Amino acid sequence: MNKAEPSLSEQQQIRREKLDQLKELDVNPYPHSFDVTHYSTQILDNEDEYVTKTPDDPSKTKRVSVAGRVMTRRIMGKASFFTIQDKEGVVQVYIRRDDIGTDLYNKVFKKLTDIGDFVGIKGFVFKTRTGETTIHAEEFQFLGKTVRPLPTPKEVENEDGEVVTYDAFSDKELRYRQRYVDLVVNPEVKETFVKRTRMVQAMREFMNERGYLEVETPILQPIYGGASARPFKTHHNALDIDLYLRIANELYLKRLIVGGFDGVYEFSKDFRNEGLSRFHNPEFTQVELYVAWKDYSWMMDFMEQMIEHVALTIHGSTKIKVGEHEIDFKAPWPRIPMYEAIEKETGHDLSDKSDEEILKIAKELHIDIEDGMGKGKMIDEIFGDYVEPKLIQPTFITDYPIEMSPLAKKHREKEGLVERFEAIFNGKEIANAFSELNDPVDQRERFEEQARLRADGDDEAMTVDEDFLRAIEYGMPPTAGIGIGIDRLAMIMTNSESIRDVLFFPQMKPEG
RNA sequence: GAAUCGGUAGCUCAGCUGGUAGAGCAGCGGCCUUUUAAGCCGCGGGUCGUGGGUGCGAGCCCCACCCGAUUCACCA
Repeated sequence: MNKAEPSLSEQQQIRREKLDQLKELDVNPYPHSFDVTHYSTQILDNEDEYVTKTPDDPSKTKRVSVAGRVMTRRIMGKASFFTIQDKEGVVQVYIRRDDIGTDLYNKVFKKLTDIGDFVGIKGFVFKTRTGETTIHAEEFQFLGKTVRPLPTPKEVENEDGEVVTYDAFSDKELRYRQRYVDLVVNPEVKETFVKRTRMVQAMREFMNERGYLEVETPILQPIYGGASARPFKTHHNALDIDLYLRIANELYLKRLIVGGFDGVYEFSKDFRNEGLSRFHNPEFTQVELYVAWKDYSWMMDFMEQMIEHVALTIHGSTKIKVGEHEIDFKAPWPRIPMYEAIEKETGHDLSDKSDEEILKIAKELHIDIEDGMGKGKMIDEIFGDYVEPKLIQPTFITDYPIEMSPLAKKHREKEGLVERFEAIFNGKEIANAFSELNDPVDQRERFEEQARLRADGDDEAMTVDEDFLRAIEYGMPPTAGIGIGIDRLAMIMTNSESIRDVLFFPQMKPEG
């Protein structure tokens, strides 16, 4: 035994001994393959098709071959019941010494097969006295020994038909760190992640149908930009340069619009060097989409249609239960200019106020004011505290102060504002979009303003990206762009309270 | 970063005003050929998060630290 290995529990030692005993019996503990013909739910959902109609002569009925993990065992001497869990669910198996042979039954099944081990069985389907659809095993094959015991939760249906779980594997830290175990023993976890994938697929299909091109852009970037955030820094040895992990892919996708694509999108992992919370993981997924010739009003139409489509695809309904609320994604959604939304909740019309007046109002509203907070930041704070949490149903908030939006085009009518919207669901920002700024002179000025903020100590402000400026100097058509937070959308679509519940492997501190 | 709560057997948890660590499941040995939280008889299993301290004596009290959960603050 490897001395570096941590000391083994009694149960781990016993399982290793069983592994040796299997080899001594010439049973391969790790065979190479097994022919699966059916999945558990396929049999259970179509029991009329599979349950034998000739119980007195099983030779005349269908055979099924199923593989998976042993999850429970009930041994009654010369016959036993156990359950197999496969990718779709759990099915019960009935196995008898006289069907599979004394040695295989007594030595291999009874003595050396543990909960968690992989087995394959072939047999026919019947109903037990208590009415459970069960596979009567005629062949049993060992498919993989596990040397570490799984947690052993029990699910029971009580008299009211509710499923009660005993001894659940519930320690959140262990569930996140050992997601593989969480997935095995907590079936709803699998469902959440399947839904997440179907959600992404539905979005991808929706965009593909409209002719937009899925692309890939650099994650390692010499100049990061496209959002206000602190980056992760890394180093390329051969070039001997520092690189940053992208915080957004906006500036690269817009370069592709310059290059002549009409619509491009990317599902992208972005990285922000910030704290963790139930809404924040240092790496997270966005989809960003840029469409030429369009503006932010068009993008609102697009988004509400796409998300309605996603809800229908996943849930078959536009209405989704999220926590205490039922959220209805049926398009169209209300579109409320930011100043109107603030005025409605606070009574203050900020639209024609000076910086000093807004500062005074912010103080009245008990907003935490920090040094160097500009007008835009204060308005954002007021909005975040007084308006955003109240927007449970899907809502577009439109027309943001120019100070907070260095990449958005100036509003066609309203002075001091840009054509930007955020989509708010369940009191949280899910998407951010604008009519993209394509005036290179204006863009340079906005970058320079960012650079000033940066020089004044705002380490989330953007840096001047000369190559991006050069690109739009060559000319970018009118363009609408959007970024949608996939993790947060997945939280809503799966009724999850924490971003960690929709990430297979959320960021954790190192163990130990 | 702050506050609150928590860390005891493989899993879920008890453990009183400090008195030498318990249950169920899981495991091991036996019985049991339609069970289903299967049942019955018997048995083993712990550096009580880590390190200090105060007690004759610490899972429990004190201090420091580690890890986590939740809430709050900043970012999507």
